[in-house]
Amino acid sequence: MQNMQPDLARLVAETGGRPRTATQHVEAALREAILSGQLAGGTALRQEDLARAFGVSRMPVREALRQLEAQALVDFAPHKGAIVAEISAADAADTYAIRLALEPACLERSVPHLDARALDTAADLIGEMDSDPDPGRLGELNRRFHMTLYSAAGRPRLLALTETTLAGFDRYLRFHLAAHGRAHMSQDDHRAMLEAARRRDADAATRVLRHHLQTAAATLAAFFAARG
Amino acid sequence: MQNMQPDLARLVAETGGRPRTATQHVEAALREAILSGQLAGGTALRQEDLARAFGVSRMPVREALRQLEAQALVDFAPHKGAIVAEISAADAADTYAIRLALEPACLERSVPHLDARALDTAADLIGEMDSDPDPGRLGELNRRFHMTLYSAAGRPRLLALTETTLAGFDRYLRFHLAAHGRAHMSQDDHRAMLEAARRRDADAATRVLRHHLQTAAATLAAFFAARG
DNA sequence: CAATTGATGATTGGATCCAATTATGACAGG
DNA sequence: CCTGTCATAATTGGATCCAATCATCAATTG
Repeated sequence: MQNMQPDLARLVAETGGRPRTATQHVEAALREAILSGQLAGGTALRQEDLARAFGVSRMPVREALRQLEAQALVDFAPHKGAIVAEISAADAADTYAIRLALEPACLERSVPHLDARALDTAADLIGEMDSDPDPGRLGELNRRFHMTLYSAAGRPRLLALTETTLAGFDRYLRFHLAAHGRAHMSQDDHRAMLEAARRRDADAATRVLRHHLQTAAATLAAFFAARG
Repeated sequence: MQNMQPDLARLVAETGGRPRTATQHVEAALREAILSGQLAGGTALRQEDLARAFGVSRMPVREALRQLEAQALVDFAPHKGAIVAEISAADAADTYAIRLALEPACLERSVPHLDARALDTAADLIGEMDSDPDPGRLGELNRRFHMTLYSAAGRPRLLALTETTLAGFDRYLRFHLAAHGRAHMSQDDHRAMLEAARRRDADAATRVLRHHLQTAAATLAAFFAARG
């Protein structure tokens, strides 16, 4: 394995690393379907149906559903089955409270150690968010932008928690954008955070981030209040 | 079910709710074994052995291990199996970083809404921590004390995240106490937090909490540095 | 007629079996 | 003597089957 051909290395990279196990495949597909809204909140997830749809047995489906429950994307009840977690004003507020607790901590620890490569990646992601016409990709780009800014925090578990929270937030971002358009992506905040990070000004960056999250939370809460 | 007898209600409460499923039983038992140190970090968890030990098949064991992986108590590798997550200085710092992010947010939101019952429960728990001779129970009491103070935060997912993080912290608390004795429980901090909560002074309470966590993190880091 | 009970069908939890992957160790070659 | 290779055993991932639980609805009874 020491002299892996470039071709082979690229092939492996393209296939997403290594041949995934059936459970991982089902989990990833279901997560994507839930976050994209293809599976609406409240949908009952019958193990048999999913197994047929994926061409596997019920077992990998069961394990995938358990994993998704741990990510708060499905609600599980013994002997009753799984349903897609509902989105609600209360859950949105909960998600923002978690983000507001975790992300400033990530950013504060990361800013002093960010290298030029990460900063450039973040800048590219801002550009992609401006130019990508697919609103469905904005969630992924937004998540990658934030995680790039946090990537040098050096706290793997803290970052993992933040990433799953951000992933679960995708549904609300789509909601938000569908109602208000991409103007509410707050690209100004993103640019301000990046500039503060370039200046190694962690305090300014976290101030912008807090404001960014609080404003978004308030906007989303008002949206829910208006049309429940 | 509308006119349930008080006797029946008490009986149900005593039996701990409902008969748990095998997966839940195995998960709870393994978690307790890991947190108490009976299963040391790095221990390989063979599904077959565990299944025999619990008198069940490998399947509930598999699901329990997946659940524990989501709680960062075991490390899982496809086709390789599960091992008990190692404790380390880096992981301790990670855990404290998460606590320091989540818990002040919980406390700040909870203090304004705490009722007398919760405050009395918290006071009782401080007393129990002073008098209980079993050091193994201090982790549980400490966790319950903190969660009681956060219980009125009204953010179920934030609280759930905090509780699992606190649970995972039990191993480090035992470590800590074994080395330094119960003097380092920082009961003074606990009392100060409770008093601030009684005064509805959320700022003071969170200040004490932050100091409490930062001091404990520093002490534990020094301990790890001294004897690896 | 409402409410409870009992039977039936649908669905999940658990056990057992088979396949795929990884670890172990013997052995040939340099 | 060390290294790499190949065969074998141990272990996990997945499929299939059975048991337990829950939902649905008709029937009975007050």
